[in-house]
Amino acid sequence: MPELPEVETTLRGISASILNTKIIQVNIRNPNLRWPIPNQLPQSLKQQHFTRIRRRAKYLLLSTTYGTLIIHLGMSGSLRIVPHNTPYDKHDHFELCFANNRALRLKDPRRFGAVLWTKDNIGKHHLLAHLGPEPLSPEFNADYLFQLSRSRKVNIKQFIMDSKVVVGIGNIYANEALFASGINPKRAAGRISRARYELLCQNARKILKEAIRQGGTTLRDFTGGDGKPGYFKQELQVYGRKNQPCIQCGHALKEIRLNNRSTVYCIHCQK
DNA sequence: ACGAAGCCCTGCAAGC
DNA sequence: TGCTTGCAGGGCTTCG
Repeated sequence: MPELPEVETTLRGISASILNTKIIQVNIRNPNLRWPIPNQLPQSLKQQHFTRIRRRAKYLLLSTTYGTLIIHLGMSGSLRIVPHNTPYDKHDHFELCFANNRALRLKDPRRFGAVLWTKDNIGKHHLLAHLGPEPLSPEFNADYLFQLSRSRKVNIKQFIMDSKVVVGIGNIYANEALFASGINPKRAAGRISRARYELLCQNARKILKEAIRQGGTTLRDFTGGDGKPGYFKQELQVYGRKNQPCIQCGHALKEIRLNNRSTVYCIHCQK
């Protein structure tokens, strides 16, 4: 389940193999992702090459001279670099073959992911136009969160998982950042002090950076573009640790459902 | 404007 | 053993 560190790890894993290398074949094996893969994609990409590959939120943006390929991994998606003619897995839905005998493959069992194409300025694309700041950018800071949250009644966990507030903080890292900051996930966003937002910003940044450094969190079968697993899972303090002792105080961690998302926290340490 | 709920989908695990 | 059920959850979309 890719969150920002997993997407960043994927970006780093695939870039060197495909940047500035000619695309010689585009294979759409199953176009039925979240939105259909555009059927004119092969003619848009064939004989072209990616001049720039970057990430915005959890979207991977692969640009040619003429437009940008937008890839989202959804819940279960992964990208891998494989040699040409590697046998397909059941859920390999999309493939770009390059002149260097490498192929970029999208595997996505649940098909929540997306592969789209745009010729427009990427910042104006409807999926990206209204996104909040990147959590690792200076725009994501205590003043920003404090101002934005005034009079908001929504709970803090949902608030920081809202991509209009800040991008890239999914369920796992929301749980972790709130634990590290001693904030109860149920607390209304509008009733948190500036000082506590400062703590939350610092912790969110620290946790995301560390997860990126370790290659993301491997749950089930996530692997980076090089096929190596992430190692962050062993660092998780609350997520997936229901009923286990709190690392701070030893109290059994509690699991609740908040906005239909699994939420694990310590009632003793998080107020 | 805000907040809550619905929906897309398959694999896996728990329960009967 | 084999079935059913529930959960995983990103994020757009719809409804109140």
